[in-house]
Amino acid sequence: MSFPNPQIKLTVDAIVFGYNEGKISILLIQRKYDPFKGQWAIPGGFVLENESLEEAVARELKEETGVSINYLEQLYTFGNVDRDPRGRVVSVAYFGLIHPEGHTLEATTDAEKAQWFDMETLPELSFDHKQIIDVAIERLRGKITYEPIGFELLETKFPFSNLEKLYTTLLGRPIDRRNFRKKINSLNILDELDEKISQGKGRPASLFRFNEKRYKQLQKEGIIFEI
Amino acid sequence: MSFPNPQIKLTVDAIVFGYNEGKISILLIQRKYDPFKGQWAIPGGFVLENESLEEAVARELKEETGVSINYLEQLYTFGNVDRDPRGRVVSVAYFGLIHPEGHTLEATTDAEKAQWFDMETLPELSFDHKQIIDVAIERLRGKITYEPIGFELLETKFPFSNLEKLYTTLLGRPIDRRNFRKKINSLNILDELDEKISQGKGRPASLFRFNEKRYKQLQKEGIIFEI
DNA sequence: TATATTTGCGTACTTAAAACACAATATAAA
DNA sequence: TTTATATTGTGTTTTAAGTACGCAAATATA
Repeated sequence: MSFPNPQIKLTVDAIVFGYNEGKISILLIQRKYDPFKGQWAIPGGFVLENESLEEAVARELKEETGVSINYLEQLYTFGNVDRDPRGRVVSVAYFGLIHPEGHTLEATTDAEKAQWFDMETLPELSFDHKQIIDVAIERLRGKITYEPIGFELLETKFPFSNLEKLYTTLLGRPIDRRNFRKKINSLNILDELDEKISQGKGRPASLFRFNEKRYKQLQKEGIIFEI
Repeated sequence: MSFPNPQIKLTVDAIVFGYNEGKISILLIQRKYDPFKGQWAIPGGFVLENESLEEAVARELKEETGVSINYLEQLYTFGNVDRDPRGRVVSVAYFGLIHPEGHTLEATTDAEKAQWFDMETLPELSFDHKQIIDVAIERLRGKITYEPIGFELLETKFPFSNLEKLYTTLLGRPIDRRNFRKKINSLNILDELDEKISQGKGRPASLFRFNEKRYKQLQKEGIIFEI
């Protein structure tokens, strides 16, 4: 069989989640050009011939939002025939996590502007991006219980209560503070720092830091993270 | 930005697992044309412009091996720049399960022949297909414990011991027969039939059938399958 | 100085997992 | 036809993990 040349285009898209004070947000861009000009969309774009998918998604994210990201994993590939009015476009979606603070948003190229949106109140979205986001949310909710990805959404130093709040938010249900703490402590993946922080009133809280080396060591020993 | 036309081609590949008497096997084809002419490879091929990814993978699998498949899910998309000597080819890999008996292999089009290979003794493979298979194996091993996909690998009626053997094989460790049976029974997802089967010597075994409706009902109730 | 608020730790209770023993039913060999 | 062997099928006890819950310590505010 010969080497065919169907008119199928390949894009990458990045669903980036952020977390701040009990709210999960998603990074969106406003499209500068047609189709869907002026509408909100997931950042992303066409893959260049000489770059890998991971390089493409990092580049597009940087171009359209100014954000560089630490945690990025492949989510799913969306290939319905009619998902793009311009023709056949298949998109490899990625799923990223950052802490919104410390990242300034700067839109260039295809994006008019970039902005964080509360996960609960998203605007109308271009293409099949709403569906893609639904898949991403499902993945985030599922993964948080068996991989320590929550720390990617927190600042490097955080009080225990912030971690707890993140989990109650993502799981959508209250968790017992004392049992949660016991479980995390039993895994030994947090380093308690000598610093303390006082948020509002009440007793000041110790700051903790996720110990990634320790976690990877546990993984090797076959010990699994589970909440 | 204009609608670009990079020379990126899109393929789909299908890693199909089978199971028979304590052995996991993988369905491979022998390539009829260059590159890698005569070498073994995962069945798959180029996506046509007017078909979805799922349609493409089912079509290619049928063409190259004669097999129609019941269980097929997206695995991962492989997009390294140099994974295909012909140029830039991105492949969306799918992951399928069937019971090898009752499927006659018939190679046509791009495949010289189709054949089952024991998972432990695979031949040298084309492209990055070895890596893709490694990802698929990892997925199969992981998923077997939290989704009842094992039944896709067994015949519709099976004795309990076959299910147990499948799990010991996939998990790579012995499991307690009595506790395993207790766990499966507690989920109520198996129907015991009035038939019995006698395999070799020993007491004849009752045949069971997976009750998918019952499982989906449990899912709705939030009860999770876990081994 | 008293009150409200948040952090931090400990113990009792409940449920699920792991370990283990023996009876029942068939085939094959003595 | 009796005995040995293999496989199926069902218990109970022990151990560990998960859940529920109470109370003291440290701070801000009234």
